[in-house]
Amino acid sequence: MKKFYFHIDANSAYLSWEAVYRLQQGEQIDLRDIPSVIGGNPKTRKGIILAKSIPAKNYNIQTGETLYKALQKCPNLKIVSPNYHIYMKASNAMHNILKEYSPNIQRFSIDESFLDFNFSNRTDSIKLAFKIKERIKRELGFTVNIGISSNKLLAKVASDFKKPDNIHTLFPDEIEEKMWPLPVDVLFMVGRATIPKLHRMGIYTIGDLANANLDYLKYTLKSHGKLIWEYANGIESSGIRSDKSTSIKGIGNSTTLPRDIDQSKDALMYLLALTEMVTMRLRHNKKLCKVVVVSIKNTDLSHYSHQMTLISPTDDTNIIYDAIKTLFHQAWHSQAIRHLGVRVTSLVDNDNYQYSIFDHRNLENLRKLNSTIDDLRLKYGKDIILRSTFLHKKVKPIIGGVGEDEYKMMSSLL
DNA sequence: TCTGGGGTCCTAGGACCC
DNA sequence: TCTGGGGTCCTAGGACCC
Repeated sequence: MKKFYFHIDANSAYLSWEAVYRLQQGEQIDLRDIPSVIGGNPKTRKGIILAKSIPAKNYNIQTGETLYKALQKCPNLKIVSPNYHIYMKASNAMHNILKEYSPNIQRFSIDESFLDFNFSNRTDSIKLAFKIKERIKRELGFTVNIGISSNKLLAKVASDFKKPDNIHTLFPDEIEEKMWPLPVDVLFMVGRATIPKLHRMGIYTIGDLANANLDYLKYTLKSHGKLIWEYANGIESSGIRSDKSTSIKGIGNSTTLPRDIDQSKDALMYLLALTEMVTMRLRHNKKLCKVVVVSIKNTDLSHYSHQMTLISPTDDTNIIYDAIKTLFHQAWHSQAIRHLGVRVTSLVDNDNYQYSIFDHRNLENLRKLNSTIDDLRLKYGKDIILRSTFLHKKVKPIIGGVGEDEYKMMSSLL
């Protein structure tokens, strides 16, 4: 018996899930059959493409580009706003099916999972992949690609071959034929900044990278050079990281402001709304944070951040917001602000927390207050309670994504 | 009117301690 | 009198992923 890794990847995930949902609601048109995208709202400056249909792809529309640009390429493009709750449900449904086939499952992102199996031969692995793929299509109404290999990296590369609704293998003896001719850009961990550096070294394909001088790559790209050289040679051995074995490292929320801001009192209001969501998620995860970070993006998209280590770990909204205020005042260059972020890191579990003499005197009362507010918000919606600061203001009193249904995402780490 | 929002890890420099 | 070396923590910024 040998170990086989599967990488399951939902095709055009957000768009497929939206299409399935709409068909269930009685809509006649399948978004997957027309040029369509899931995208934000340009009026609030969130106008980028999150997912595209295959007909949209044929217009050369790309994920991450602006809706403005996409509309120039395809004027009758159908644009749909994202509906994250639906996507979370679709993702969970897929995960529940996959779990039935192996307890060794690693949820890699909202639309990707790794599984491992033992088989005595390749044919058996392909048969099972086919069964899984067909079952998801039949029961959930969307298609997936499945990549199969002897490690996660190769399985992931394989699932990215021809789409949609396909199974591909990329075993070590197939690397030279199937992977080396591909442009180096498609290799996991070769991103925007690395591509031009590799091109300058005369490296254009994954094969070029695989056969490049390792010492020189290490010299120019440090540990990252070694990593991508190994990936180009199919070397990777991390194995399945189960959801239980990994713990969350940080929690953050950020938002692009509908308009640039140049008054600190306006910025502070957004920062408070972001802090409300971050601390609520922090408490929900039963963590305390030791470090608080503010990040600011200018109109020209340049950005900077400022952080501080707290005297003692906390999950309290007021204490964390005080730190945020201090950080903002210290950091802000007084230039117009496009985007603001709040993040907490250096998390510790809150159940075995040792009280220190520096702790806030009313800590217990604060805890009770925080948890009461959290409960009300979970029960009646997040707008049930708001700070008086937000009364009659346009700023939403609590800003940020996904509270309850979260799961770990570890995207640049296999 | 034209670049989102959620993450993780790595690196480099400075502070500080022994 | 005159500059060692190792270790850890903190901070800022950059790179990557989906």
